[in-house]
Amino acid sequence: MENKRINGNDLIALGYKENHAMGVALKINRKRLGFNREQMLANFKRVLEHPESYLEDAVFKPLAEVLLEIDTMEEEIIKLKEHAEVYTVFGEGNIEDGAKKQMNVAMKLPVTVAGALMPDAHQGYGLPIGGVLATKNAVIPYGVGVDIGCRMALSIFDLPATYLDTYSDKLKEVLLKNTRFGAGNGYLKHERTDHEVLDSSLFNADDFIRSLKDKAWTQLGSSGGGNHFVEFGMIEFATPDGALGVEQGKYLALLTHSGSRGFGATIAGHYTKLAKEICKLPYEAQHLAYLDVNQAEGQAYWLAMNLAGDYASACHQVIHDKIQSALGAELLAKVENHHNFAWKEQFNGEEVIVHRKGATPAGKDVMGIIPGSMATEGFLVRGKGKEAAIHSASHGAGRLMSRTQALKTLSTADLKAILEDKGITLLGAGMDEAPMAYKDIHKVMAAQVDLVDIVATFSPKIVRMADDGSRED
DNA sequence: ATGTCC
Repeated sequence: MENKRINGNDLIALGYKENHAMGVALKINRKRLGFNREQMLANFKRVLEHPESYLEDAVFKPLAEVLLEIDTMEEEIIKLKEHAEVYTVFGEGNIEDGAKKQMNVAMKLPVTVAGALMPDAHQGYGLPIGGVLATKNAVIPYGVGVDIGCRMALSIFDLPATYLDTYSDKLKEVLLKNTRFGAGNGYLKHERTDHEVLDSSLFNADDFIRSLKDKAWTQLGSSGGGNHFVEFGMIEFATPDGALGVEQGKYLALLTHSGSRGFGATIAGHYTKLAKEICKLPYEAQHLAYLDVNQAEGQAYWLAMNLAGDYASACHQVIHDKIQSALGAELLAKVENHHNFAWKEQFNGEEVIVHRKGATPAGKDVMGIIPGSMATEGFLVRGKGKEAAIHSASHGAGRLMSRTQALKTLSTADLKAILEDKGITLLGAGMDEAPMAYKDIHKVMAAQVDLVDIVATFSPKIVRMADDGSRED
């Protein structure tokens, strides 16, 4: 009892605040170094009161430094608004509290103009996944997310859906031959594909971006891990779509979901770190650090983000081109949309920066793709331009279970039965992507009838994903 | 999401 381990509450009782210093103190405490509980607490109290006398101390130096740094920074910390701005939640009943709490913090940022939560929202890092945030002259790297420019691309071929049954073996082979998945994976020098995005002058913007070009080339045309996929399926137009020029019917289609690979992830990491150094926010909002788009750092991120977006698009183009020529098929229509990005848009008569982190652009008449899961339908949609949703919709069904929870509780036999029942061939994927780990896409669509109209329904038939989680070794 | 903390 007497020697019970010191925890955060003990430190708070001494006058510590819930910030970085507490973490440093607890880390020192883990070593103990011959002090008993009482002596350690007394030491922590003295360091807090007189950090300047501990700057040369062998044990407490790191804590003293952090405390002094926090003291001098206190006045630089940007104040949040006292009350969160009001925002609309779509599909309220099926959204976890963690996502709403994160959105509430985002709505208190001094740069926030408006926000909305999509019906597939769940907790993320900084801004929740499924969160839409409009700001004034500020871009939040974690409001875009790690996978900058992550998107959907759909090719509708001039081939009947019956092709899926008649030529299933050929399609399977085409998928295996023309895709490569997983973190760190890409193509060898002699396998690389060229694409005009590699000639973009933005790759010469600065040394940081330049240093990423070779790896970007290596990974061009590859797909990521986790929920990324390349799949063949049937797309059904119950009515003809004049705008797309597709007649009523069932067609063979290719649907892909992937992002900007290691290239975008490195950019996201670099600028999140920079934003946190420049923009000091209170503890609960620190991951929402933002950059001024009218200053050098914000402009550099903006250019890098846009290049990552172009690169992600190029990755999909490479995959679709390879597969289309392997099939020798004609293209009837193509639709593409990104769902992790920031845009300059007009909102309520002013220009704002709209962050969509796992949200599909759904401006009036804007086409988008909302996938379900490997075994459930996805939808080709047309936006209705709903103001309260900041011209957005969900980017999928949304997770019902965390990855760890899914891996722990779901059975492979159940997954196998579902796939068999629906006649779906699955190549790769871990149990964390099983359809049972996702919300019911039909409920999610029902929660956004005011945001999008359904144009066509896509049913996956041959699905390729990264093996076991994000690895493919 | 990414070879996961320079």
